Amino acid sequence: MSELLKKAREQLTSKGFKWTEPRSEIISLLSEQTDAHVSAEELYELLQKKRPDIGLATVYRTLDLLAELGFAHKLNFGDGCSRYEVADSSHHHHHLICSACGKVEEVPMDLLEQLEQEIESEYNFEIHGHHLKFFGRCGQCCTKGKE
Amino acid sequence: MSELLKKAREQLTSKGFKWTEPRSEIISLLSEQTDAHVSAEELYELLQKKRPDIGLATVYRTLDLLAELGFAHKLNFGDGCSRYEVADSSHHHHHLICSACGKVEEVPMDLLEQLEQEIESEYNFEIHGHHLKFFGRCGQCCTKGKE
DNA sequence: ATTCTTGCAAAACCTTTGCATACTG
DNA sequence: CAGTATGCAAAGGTTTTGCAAGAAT
Repeated sequence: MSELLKKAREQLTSKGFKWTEPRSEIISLLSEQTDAHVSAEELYELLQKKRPDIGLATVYRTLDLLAELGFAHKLNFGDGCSRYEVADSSHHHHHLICSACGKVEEVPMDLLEQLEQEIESEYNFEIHGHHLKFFGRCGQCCTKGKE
Repeated sequence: MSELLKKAREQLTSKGFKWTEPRSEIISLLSEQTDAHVSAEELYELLQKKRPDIGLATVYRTLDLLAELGFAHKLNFGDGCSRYEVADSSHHHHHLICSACGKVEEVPMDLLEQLEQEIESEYNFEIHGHHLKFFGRCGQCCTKGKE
Protein backbone atom coordinates (compact mmCIF):
# COMPACT_ATOMS: atom_id res chain seq x y z
CA MET A 1 0.00 0.00 0.00
CA SER A 2 1.32 3.40 -0.93
CA GLU A 3 2.36 5.98 1.59
CA LEU A 4 -0.61 8.11 0.64
CA LEU A 5 -3.12 5.35 1.16
CA LYS A 6 -1.64 4.52 4.54
CA LYS A 7 -2.03 8.12 5.62
CA ALA A 8 -5.60 8.20 4.41
CA ARG A 9 -6.35 5.00 6.26
CA GLU A 10 -4.91 6.37 9.47
CA GLN A 11 -6.88 9.57 9.17
CA LEU A 12 -10.12 7.75 8.51
CA THR A 13 -9.86 5.05 11.14
CA SER A 14 -8.63 7.47 13.81
CA LYS A 15 -11.87 9.37 13.37
CA GLY A 16 -14.13 6.35 13.59
CA PHE A 17 -14.64 5.83 9.88
CA LYS A 18 -14.07 2.43 8.36
CA TRP A 19 -11.48 1.49 5.82
CA THR A 20 -13.30 -0.12 2.91
CA GLU A 21 -12.36 -1.25 -0.56
CA PRO A 22 -14.46 1.35 -2.33
CA ARG A 23 -12.80 4.11 -0.32
CA SER A 24 -9.37 2.72 -0.95
CA GLU A 25 -9.99 2.48 -4.70
CA ILE A 26 -11.44 5.97 -4.92
CA ILE A 27 -8.60 7.59 -3.00
CA SER A 28 -6.06 5.67 -5.02
CA LEU A 29 -7.62 6.68 -8.31
CA LEU A 30 -8.04 10.31 -7.25
CA SER A 31 -4.39 10.53 -6.33
CA GLU A 32 -3.42 9.34 -9.81
CA GLN A 33 -5.18 12.31 -11.44
CA THR A 34 -2.25 14.64 -11.03
CA ASP A 35 -2.87 16.61 -14.20
CA ALA A 36 -6.65 16.82 -14.10
CA HIS A 37 -9.29 18.13 -11.79
CA VAL A 38 -11.84 15.36 -11.96
CA SER A 39 -15.54 15.57 -11.25
CA ALA A 40 -17.36 12.85 -9.33
CA GLU A 41 -18.90 11.62 -12.56
CA GLU A 42 -15.52 11.45 -14.32
CA LEU A 43 -13.92 9.60 -11.45
CA TYR A 44 -16.83 7.20 -11.48
CA GLU A 45 -16.38 6.55 -15.21
CA LEU A 46 -12.67 5.86 -14.71
CA LEU A 47 -13.44 3.60 -11.79
CA GLN A 48 -15.91 1.56 -13.86
CA LYS A 49 -13.07 -0.03 -15.82
CA LYS A 50 -11.55 -1.56 -12.74
CA ARG A 51 -14.42 -1.76 -10.29
CA PRO A 52 -17.80 -1.71 -12.01
CA ASP A 53 -19.41 -2.73 -8.74
CA ILE A 54 -18.80 0.62 -7.06
CA GLY A 55 -21.71 3.01 -7.33
CA LEU A 56 -21.80 6.69 -8.18
CA ALA A 57 -23.34 7.60 -4.83
CA THR A 58 -20.35 6.07 -3.07
CA VAL A 59 -18.02 8.20 -5.17
CA TYR A 60 -19.93 11.32 -4.16
CA ARG A 61 -20.01 10.28 -0.52
CA THR A 62 -16.32 9.44 -0.42
CA LEU A 63 -15.23 12.64 -2.14
CA ASP A 64 -17.31 14.69 0.27
CA LEU A 65 -15.81 12.85 3.19
CA LEU A 66 -12.28 13.40 1.91
CA ALA A 67 -12.99 17.10 1.42
CA GLU A 68 -14.36 17.38 4.94
CA LEU A 69 -11.30 15.70 6.39
CA GLY A 70 -9.08 18.05 4.43
CA PHE A 71 -7.64 15.19 2.42
CA ALA A 72 -9.02 16.61 -0.83
CA HIS A 73 -10.03 20.01 -2.13
CA LYS A 74 -13.46 20.53 -3.60
CA LEU A 75 -13.13 23.05 -6.41
CA ASN A 76 -15.59 24.98 -8.51
CA PHE A 77 -14.56 26.27 -11.90
CA GLY A 78 -18.02 27.34 -12.93
CA ASP A 79 -18.64 24.46 -15.32
CA GLY A 80 -21.63 23.06 -13.50
CA CYS A 81 -20.01 20.46 -11.29
CA SER A 82 -17.61 20.20 -8.40
CA ARG A 83 -14.09 19.04 -9.14
CA TYR A 84 -11.60 17.46 -6.81
CA GLU A 85 -7.86 17.28 -6.25
CA VAL A 86 -5.77 15.62 -3.58
CA ALA A 87 -4.68 18.14 -0.95
CA ASP A 88 -0.92 18.25 -0.83
CA SER A 89 0.59 20.56 1.75
CA SER A 90 3.90 20.59 -0.12
CA HIS A 91 2.28 21.78 -3.30
CA HIS A 92 0.33 24.97 -2.64
CA HIS A 93 -0.97 26.50 -5.82
CA HIS A 94 -3.60 28.69 -7.41
CA HIS A 95 -5.66 28.26 -10.55
CA LEU A 96 -5.72 30.17 -13.81
CA ILE A 97 -9.05 29.65 -15.55
CA CYS A 98 -9.36 30.66 -19.18
CA SER A 99 -12.77 32.18 -19.85
CA ALA A 100 -12.40 31.52 -23.55
CA CYS A 101 -11.45 27.84 -23.74
CA GLY A 102 -12.11 26.70 -20.18
CA LYS A 103 -8.61 25.40 -19.62
CA VAL A 104 -7.41 25.35 -16.02
CA GLU A 105 -3.73 25.89 -15.32
CA GLU A 106 -1.96 25.64 -11.99
CA VAL A 107 0.34 28.27 -10.57
CA PRO A 108 2.76 26.88 -8.01
CA MET A 109 2.90 29.84 -5.67
CA ASP A 110 1.68 30.51 -2.24
CA LEU A 111 2.17 34.08 -1.27
CA LEU A 112 -0.82 34.43 0.94
CA GLU A 113 0.51 33.33 4.29
CA GLN A 114 1.31 36.82 5.40
CA LEU A 115 -2.10 38.03 4.26
CA GLU A 116 -3.71 35.18 6.18
CA GLN A 117 -2.00 36.22 9.38
CA GLU A 118 -3.15 39.81 8.96
CA ILE A 119 -6.72 38.68 8.44
CA GLU A 120 -6.67 36.28 11.38
CA SER A 121 -5.62 38.97 13.81
CA GLU A 122 -7.74 41.74 12.36
CA TYR A 123 -10.96 39.84 11.74
CA ASN A 124 -10.99 37.26 14.50
CA PHE A 125 -11.34 34.46 11.99
CA GLU A 126 -9.40 31.21 12.21
CA ILE A 127 -8.25 30.44 8.68
CA HIS A 128 -7.94 26.80 7.64
CA GLY A 129 -7.35 27.32 3.95
CA HIS A 130 -7.95 29.44 0.94
CA HIS A 131 -8.83 29.17 -2.69
CA LEU A 132 -7.58 31.70 -5.19
CA LYS A 133 -8.78 31.66 -8.77
CA PHE A 134 -7.68 33.99 -11.53
CA PHE A 135 -9.94 34.47 -14.52
CA GLY A 136 -8.76 35.66 -17.88
CA ARG A 137 -7.46 34.53 -21.22
CA CYS A 138 -4.72 31.99 -21.69
CA GLY A 139 -1.80 32.47 -24.04
CA GLN A 140 -3.28 30.33 -26.79
CA CYS A 141 -6.60 32.13 -26.74
CA CYS A 142 -4.89 35.54 -26.69
CA THR A 143 -2.98 34.56 -29.82
CA LYS A 144 -6.09 33.27 -31.54
CA GLY A 145 -7.99 36.45 -30.71
CA LYS A 146 -5.43 38.60 -32.48
CA GLU A 147 -5.31 36.61 -35.72
CA MET B 1 -33.28 56.66 -12.32
CA SER B 2 -30.23 56.06 -10.19
CA GLU B 3 -26.70 56.50 -11.43
CA LEU B 4 -26.18 52.77 -11.30
CA LEU B 5 -29.23 51.98 -13.38
CA LYS B 6 -28.20 54.53 -15.97
CA LYS B 7 -24.80 52.92 -16.26
CA ALA B 8 -26.35 49.49 -16.61
CA ARG B 9 -28.71 50.76 -19.28
CA GLU B 10 -25.87 52.28 -21.25
CA GLN B 11 -23.81 49.11 -21.04
CA LEU B 12 -26.72 46.96 -22.17
CA THR B 13 -28.00 49.09 -25.00
CA SER B 14 -24.54 49.81 -26.34
CA LYS B 15 -24.09 46.07 -26.81
CA GLY B 16 -27.37 45.53 -28.59
CA PHE B 17 -29.34 44.29 -25.61
CA LYS B 18 -32.67 45.84 -24.81
CA TRP B 19 -33.60 47.79 -21.73
CA THR B 20 -36.68 46.16 -20.26
CA GLU B 21 -38.63 46.52 -17.05
CA PRO B 22 -37.70 43.07 -15.75
CA ARG B 23 -34.01 43.86 -16.24
CA SER B 24 -34.35 47.24 -14.61
CA GLU B 25 -36.14 45.76 -11.60
CA ILE B 26 -33.65 42.94 -11.19
CA ILE B 27 -30.60 45.20 -11.38
CA SER B 28 -32.18 47.65 -9.01
CA LEU B 29 -33.03 44.96 -6.48
CA LEU B 30 -29.62 43.31 -6.77
CA SER B 31 -27.90 46.60 -6.07
CA GLU B 32 -29.90 46.98 -2.86
CA GLN B 33 -28.51 43.73 -1.45
CA THR B 34 -25.38 45.35 -0.10
CA ASP B 35 -25.06 43.09 2.92
CA ALA B 36 -26.07 39.80 1.36
CA HIS B 37 -24.91 37.58 -1.43
CA VAL B 38 -28.21 36.57 -2.96
CA SER B 39 -28.95 33.51 -5.04
CA ALA B 40 -31.19 33.67 -8.10
CA GLU B 41 -33.95 31.99 -6.13
CA GLU B 42 -33.66 34.46 -3.26
CA LEU B 43 -33.70 37.45 -5.56
CA TYR B 44 -36.75 35.98 -7.26
CA GLU B 45 -38.53 35.62 -3.92
CA LEU B 46 -37.75 39.23 -3.02
CA LEU B 47 -38.91 40.37 -6.42
CA GLN B 48 -42.22 38.57 -6.05
CA LYS B 49 -43.41 41.16 -3.54
CA LYS B 50 -43.11 43.99 -6.00
CA ARG B 51 -43.35 42.29 -9.37
CA PRO B 52 -45.03 38.90 -9.18
CA ASP B 53 -45.24 38.88 -12.96
CA ILE B 54 -41.50 38.41 -13.45
CA GLY B 55 -40.46 34.79 -13.82
CA LEU B 56 -37.60 32.86 -12.28
CA ALA B 57 -36.08 32.09 -15.67
CA THR B 58 -35.76 35.79 -16.37
CA VAL B 59 -33.94 36.28 -13.09
CA TYR B 60 -31.48 33.54 -14.05
CA ARG B 61 -31.06 34.92 -17.55
CA THR B 62 -30.54 38.47 -16.35
CA LEU B 63 -28.04 37.54 -13.67
CA ASP B 64 -26.05 35.50 -16.16
CA LEU B 65 -26.07 38.40 -18.57
CA LEU B 66 -24.90 40.83 -15.88
CA ALA B 67 -22.11 38.48 -14.89
CA GLU B 68 -21.00 38.14 -18.50
CA LEU B 69 -20.92 41.89 -18.94
CA GLY B 70 -18.88 42.20 -15.77
CA PHE B 71 -21.63 44.15 -14.06
CA ALA B 72 -22.06 41.48 -11.41
CA HIS B 73 -19.91 38.76 -9.87
CA LYS B 74 -21.11 35.19 -9.83
CA LEU B 75 -19.87 33.60 -6.62
CA ASN B 76 -19.78 30.08 -5.29
CA PHE B 77 -19.60 29.49 -1.57
CA GLY B 78 -20.18 25.77 -1.80
CA ASP B 79 -23.77 25.85 -0.62
CA GLY B 80 -25.24 24.40 -3.77
CA CYS B 81 -26.15 27.53 -5.69
CA SER B 82 -24.53 30.50 -7.35
CA ARG B 83 -24.69 33.79 -5.54
CA TYR B 84 -24.37 37.27 -6.96
CA GLU B 85 -23.11 40.69 -5.97
CA VAL B 86 -22.87 43.94 -7.90
CA ALA B 87 -19.36 44.48 -9.19
CA ASP B 88 -17.93 47.65 -7.76
CA SER B 89 -14.45 48.59 -8.88
CA SER B 90 -14.04 50.91 -5.90
CA HIS B 91 -14.76 48.14 -3.44
CA HIS B 92 -12.39 45.23 -4.03
CA HIS B 93 -12.72 42.59 -1.38
CA HIS B 94 -12.31 38.95 -0.50
CA HIS B 95 -14.57 36.51 1.33
CA LEU B 96 -14.23 34.73 4.64
CA ILE B 97 -16.43 31.65 4.70
CA CYS B 98 -17.12 29.95 8.01
CA SER B 99 -17.16 26.18 7.59
CA ALA B 100 -19.11 25.79 10.81
CA CYS B 101 -22.04 28.17 10.42
CA GLY B 102 -21.78 29.10 6.74
CA LYS B 103 -21.57 32.81 7.36
CA VAL B 104 -19.77 34.84 4.69
CA GLU B 105 -17.86 37.94 5.70
CA GLU B 106 -16.19 40.45 3.42
CA VAL B 107 -12.61 41.62 3.74
CA PRO B 108 -12.04 44.98 2.13
CA MET B 109 -8.50 44.42 0.87
CA ASP B 110 -6.96 43.99 -2.45
CA LEU B 111 -3.35 43.03 -2.22
CA LEU B 112 -3.17 40.88 -5.28
CA GLU B 113 -2.30 43.37 -7.97
CA GLN B 114 1.41 42.74 -7.69
CA LEU B 115 0.87 38.99 -7.74
CA GLU B 116 -1.32 39.37 -10.81
CA GLN B 117 1.44 41.20 -12.65
CA GLU B 118 3.96 38.50 -11.78
CA ILE B 119 1.63 35.81 -13.07
CA GLU B 120 0.78 37.68 -16.25
CA SER B 121 4.41 38.00 -17.25
CA GLU B 122 5.50 34.57 -16.08
CA TYR B 123 2.60 32.50 -17.34
CA ASN B 124 1.50 34.38 -20.44
CA PHE B 125 -2.03 34.65 -19.12
CA GLU B 126 -4.08 37.82 -19.42
CA ILE B 127 -5.83 38.24 -16.08
CA HIS B 128 -9.27 39.85 -16.00
CA GLY B 129 -10.16 39.17 -12.40
CA HIS B 130 -9.81 36.91 -9.41
CA HIS B 131 -11.75 35.29 -6.62
CA LEU B 132 -10.09 34.73 -3.30
CA LYS B 133 -11.92 32.79 -0.64
CA PHE B 134 -10.66 31.95 2.81
CA PHE B 135 -12.16 29.02 4.65
CA GLY B 136 -12.13 28.61 8.39
CA ARG B 137 -14.02 29.31 11.53
CA CYS B 138 -15.50 32.65 12.46
CA GLY B 139 -15.08 34.27 15.82
CA GLN B 140 -18.51 33.21 17.07
CA CYS B 141 -18.00 29.59 16.12
CA CYS B 142 -14.53 29.55 17.65
CA THR B 143 -16.02 30.75 20.93
CA LYS B 144 -18.82 28.22 20.81
CA GLY B 145 -16.38 25.40 20.11
CA LYS B 146 -14.46 26.16 23.28
CA GLU B 147 -17.44 26.25 25.63
C1' DA C 1 -22.95 -7.75 17.89
C1' DT C 2 -22.83 -3.16 16.76
C1' DT C 3 -21.92 0.37 13.91
C1' DC C 4 -20.75 2.05 9.69
C1' DT C 5 -20.99 1.67 4.57
C1' DT C 6 -22.82 0.44 0.17
C1' DG C 7 -25.75 0.02 -4.15
C1' DC C 8 -29.71 0.98 -6.18
C1' DA C 9 -33.33 3.79 -7.52
C1' DA C 10 -35.95 7.57 -6.51
C1' DA C 11 -36.10 12.18 -5.21
C1' DA C 12 -34.43 16.76 -4.63
C1' DC C 13 -32.29 20.50 -6.25
C1' DC C 14 -30.61 24.20 -9.14
C1' DT C 15 -30.42 25.72 -13.74
C1' DT C 16 -31.41 25.74 -18.68
C1' DT C 17 -34.34 25.42 -22.70
C1' DG C 18 -38.41 25.40 -26.21
C1' DC C 19 -41.86 27.92 -27.72
C1' DA C 20 -45.63 31.07 -28.30
C1' DT C 21 -46.46 35.74 -26.92
C1' DA C 22 -45.12 40.45 -25.84
C1' DC C 23 -42.09 44.08 -25.94
C1' DT C 24 -38.17 47.37 -27.47
C1' DG C 25 -35.90 50.32 -30.62
C1' DC D 1 -41.25 45.64 -38.31
C1' DA D 2 -37.29 43.05 -37.10
C1' DG D 3 -35.02 41.39 -33.54
C1' DT D 4 -35.01 40.55 -28.52
C1' DA D 5 -36.87 39.29 -24.29
C1' DT D 6 -40.31 37.06 -21.44
C1' DG D 7 -43.28 33.62 -18.92
C1' DC D 8 -44.47 29.22 -18.38
C1' DA D 9 -43.74 24.57 -18.04
C1' DA D 10 -40.97 20.91 -19.17
C1' DA D 11 -36.50 19.00 -19.43
C1' DG D 12 -31.70 18.75 -18.09
C1' DG D 13 -27.90 17.75 -15.17
C1' DT D 14 -25.75 17.16 -10.77
C1' DT D 15 -26.04 15.75 -6.13
C1' DT D 16 -28.48 13.77 -2.16
C1' DT D 17 -31.30 10.46 0.27
C1' DG D 18 -34.05 6.21 2.00
C1' DC D 19 -33.58 1.76 2.78
C1' DA D 20 -32.38 -3.02 2.89
C1' DA D 21 -28.30 -5.76 2.40
C1' DG D 22 -23.39 -6.15 3.22
C1' DA D 23 -18.91 -5.32 5.40
C1' DA D 24 -15.69 -3.75 9.11
C1' DT D 25 -14.15 -3.59 13.87
